[in-house]
Amino acid sequence: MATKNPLTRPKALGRMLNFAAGASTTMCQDLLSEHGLTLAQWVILSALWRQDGMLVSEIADYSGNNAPAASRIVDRMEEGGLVKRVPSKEDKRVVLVCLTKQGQSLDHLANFYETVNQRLLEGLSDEEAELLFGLLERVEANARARPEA
Amino acid sequence: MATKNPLTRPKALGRMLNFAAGASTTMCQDLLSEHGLTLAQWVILSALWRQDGMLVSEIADYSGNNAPAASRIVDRMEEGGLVKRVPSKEDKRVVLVCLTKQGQSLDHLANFYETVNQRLLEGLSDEEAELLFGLLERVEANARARPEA
DNA sequence: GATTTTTAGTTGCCATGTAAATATTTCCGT
DNA sequence: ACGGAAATATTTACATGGCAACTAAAAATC
Repeated sequence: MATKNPLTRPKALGRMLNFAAGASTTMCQDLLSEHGLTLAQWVILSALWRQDGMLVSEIADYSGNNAPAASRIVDRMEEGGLVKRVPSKEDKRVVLVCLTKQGQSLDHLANFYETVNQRLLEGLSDEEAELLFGLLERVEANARARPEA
Repeated sequence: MATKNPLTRPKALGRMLNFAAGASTTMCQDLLSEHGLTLAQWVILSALWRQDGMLVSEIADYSGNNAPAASRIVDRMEEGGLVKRVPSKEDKRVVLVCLTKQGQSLDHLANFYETVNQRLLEGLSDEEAELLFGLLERVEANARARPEA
């Protein structure tokens, strides 16, 4: 079967955002898999490299996940020997997620996002890049706004 | 424990794309859940409302999923009575995904993406919106470009 | 015409995202 | 100090997304 002419796509911003984000994520996964990391793990490590010992809830906020998702990613990182959970003495509800030696040893990947930015923004002027960041922030704020109706 | 001052986030485009796309998706899911649809299901329905009887591979391309993911979404839509699989007579490998009466009956949601666009683009001028679409296309193309190295 | 290659679709496995329920601990109003 | 409310983390259940492997069927090659 040859290709029927495929359906043209409506100009849906949500779709375009998801396609761009998905392509960006795939690119990151490809680059990080050489180091045995997933993107979700790198994001958490990138936070810990700057501030070791974070709450799961802080990790969730930082990484944009909800707490259960963050907890399970930490599970796998713990299994992989990247981090360890340290129960807090002051607040017994709290668990501090801390880097292991192995997790620390990967901190040369801390500027990985700059590599990604360069690739994604190739061919865009600095002004266009700034504009894009600003527009994305406004769109995200619109998406999170509760309908007043 | 009060809030330590949270980590400032680097200006990572990939992160920003994922946050914006995630917020947009969540908004869509909220709106669609009233109709018993998920966003992935709506995307497929929106294609079928325009061209009933599509291959799973065509649906995968249109929706931006890989074939296995598309197949399983169709599974759930079939369980939910939205579509049915019709084996092709000409090519016995092929399955045509067709709307049921129930799937057809939801076609008043065909312009749902326009509602979403309006919300996401609130406060943006037409020029800014056009600019955003163009920039996103260029970023996505960059993300999909194979490194020549 | 038989064998190999390609194509379409599905299934299995694993990681992730969301929601709801739970346990534990702390906070706060009284 | 006491009791209810809030915070923290986890577990479970389910839907989704990506990749690899698999089956069946068609196409291509010899």
